Amino acid sequence: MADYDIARDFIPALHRPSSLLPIAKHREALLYLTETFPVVIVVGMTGSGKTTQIPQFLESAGWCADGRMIAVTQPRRVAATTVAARVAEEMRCTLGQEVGYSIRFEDVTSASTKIKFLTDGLLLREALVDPLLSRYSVIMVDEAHERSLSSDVLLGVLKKIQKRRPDLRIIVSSATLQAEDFLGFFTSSTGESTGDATAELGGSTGRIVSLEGRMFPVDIHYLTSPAEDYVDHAVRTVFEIHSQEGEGDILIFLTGREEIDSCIESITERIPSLPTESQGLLPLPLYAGLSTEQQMYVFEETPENTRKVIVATNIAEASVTIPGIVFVIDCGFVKLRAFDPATGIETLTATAISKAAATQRAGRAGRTKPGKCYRLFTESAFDSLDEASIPEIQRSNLAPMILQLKSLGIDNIARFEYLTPPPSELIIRALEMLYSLGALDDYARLTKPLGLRMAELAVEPMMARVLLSASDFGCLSEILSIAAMTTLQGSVWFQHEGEKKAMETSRWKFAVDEGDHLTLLNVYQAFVTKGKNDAAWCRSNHLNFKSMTKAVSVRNQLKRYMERFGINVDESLASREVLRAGGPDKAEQIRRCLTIGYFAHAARMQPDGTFVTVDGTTTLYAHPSSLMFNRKADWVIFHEAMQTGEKTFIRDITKIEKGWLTQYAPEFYKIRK
DNA sequence: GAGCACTGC
Repeated sequence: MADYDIARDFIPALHRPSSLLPIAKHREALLYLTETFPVVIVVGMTGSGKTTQIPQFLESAGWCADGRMIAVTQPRRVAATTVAARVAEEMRCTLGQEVGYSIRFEDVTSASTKIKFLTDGLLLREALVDPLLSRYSVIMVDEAHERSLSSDVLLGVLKKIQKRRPDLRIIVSSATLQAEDFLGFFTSSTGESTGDATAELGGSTGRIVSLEGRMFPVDIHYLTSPAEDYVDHAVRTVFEIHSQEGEGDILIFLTGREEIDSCIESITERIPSLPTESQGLLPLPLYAGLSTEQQMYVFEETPENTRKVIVATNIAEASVTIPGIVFVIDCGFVKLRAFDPATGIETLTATAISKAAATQRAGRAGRTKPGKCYRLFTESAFDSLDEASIPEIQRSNLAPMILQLKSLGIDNIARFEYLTPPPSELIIRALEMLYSLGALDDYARLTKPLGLRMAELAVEPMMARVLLSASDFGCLSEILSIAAMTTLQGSVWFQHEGEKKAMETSRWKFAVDEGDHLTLLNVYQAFVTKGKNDAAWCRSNHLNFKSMTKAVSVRNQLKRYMERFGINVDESLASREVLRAGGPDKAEQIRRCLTIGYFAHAARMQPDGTFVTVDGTTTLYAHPSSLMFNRKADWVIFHEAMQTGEKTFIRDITKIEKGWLTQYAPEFYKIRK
């Protein structure tokens, strides 16, 4: 076991211990700045109390006196609900009264609500009905440094709103030192988002406030030479920590499920070699693909005399906080999603993390007492990392964003003020896609009512088009269910420990020849007729009860949208009968209807079972979770394509006829006619 | 025979 020595392989680096000054000291300054300047940038580490305290300061200073509210946006739903509960407790009021929250499917606010926590995506949607967000006196955008697509767009929209609402106060809160970029964004008037903030620091638009965090110091250790196999290295480091360091749990950052499983396996294999008098080791996986039940294990009390080793993806970097972590082992990589505008295919690739992310990960070790972070890379590798990762807006499919901006009346997408502008290829690709879906006209204006309705629907543009065409095909009820099911993204099926075979068998029971979409419909209909509110039924059929319940909520919401558009939803047949009651013609109508939105996602199966795109340039593989993984087909459409490693996988695949492509998308396919 | 980072409306 002494084959590995931390002192030899890692060099400690100096770490500045953080001060313990509470945010209360800054109360007067914060209120003065908010009163005086339209924009205040708050820089504060986790633990500074900014999210819970600032809204209370503002409320007590009278910012809600005129009946307006203070909005605090969060990138994640859990954060919005938990922070709201915490603030309600501190203010000794019932959640939903003076303090409330609003997330999709859950609005816990009332007429007396003064402080409202909500997701940034939801606040953007509020702008659709209230373009100046006039219900709010102050809007605080929390965690803006994460640079999510919706918080970036929100900041751009807020800057625009502020020109017409000088009374509106904007607080941007960020955990890292990107404060000057944010201030520069709000102070520049040219539309150039890279404006020089320092020139404006004494100006009248905004100010930066720095808050101290309540963090314990974390010793950083680097490798002396690069790791050949970081999973193996992580395992060895665990046992070194275990034999040489004091109490405290270990958190390991790896990139994905496969690495996590193999890491846990290696740790488990080595446990018997521990000295008998040694403390025990309990390795636990943590990634989003696990059921909530399985995720909860990491929060449970560790058995007496045992050290927890949590092996996690990036989910533990910001989304999930586990108490008791004293040691962090960081592989230095993360899997990042990106969108290739040339092919329209998404990629998922392991990428080196940024310095900001490395700091955030290390900080996970210093929440309860001084900790240590072992970086599985050298200090010079750290120095060469980017300061921050590429914002989502520069690597995503922008069709949904552009549709949203257009519906907010922002017609000139190129002149919109972005925090960082997206590459023009991404914009062009998105505009082309929206045009061929009929959401935009020849002048790139939003079509009415089609484009406007597509923007309002809370699904991606291709599915929105399908939904809005479904009543013409007489299958709206079925398409509503299919649309809801595709939002679950593979979490439909639930695999119990060692029951892989049994799950496959369950899946076959619901299989429909025409493909995955109809299979999903079959599952949904079985759930609402046989399994509703019946977790045991789901369990015996290897279905994820929580996911299925979500599908029901999504479907209800989509149905309400359709009804608001004046589109009648006939549920007489579909809701109570299984698919075949509608007959084979119904199935064909559904497949035709799917083609009207997904014509750009068409492919043809080749004799070897792989697929090729219509332009013949890309080979696609059916994802193993698809029915088409081992069935014959000719032409198909698919919900999404994702490249991981060497292969590009397609999932949610349905058989179609070639002729439907030219029939429903003549413009898109005119060249190949 | 073989596989999916994380959010959000």
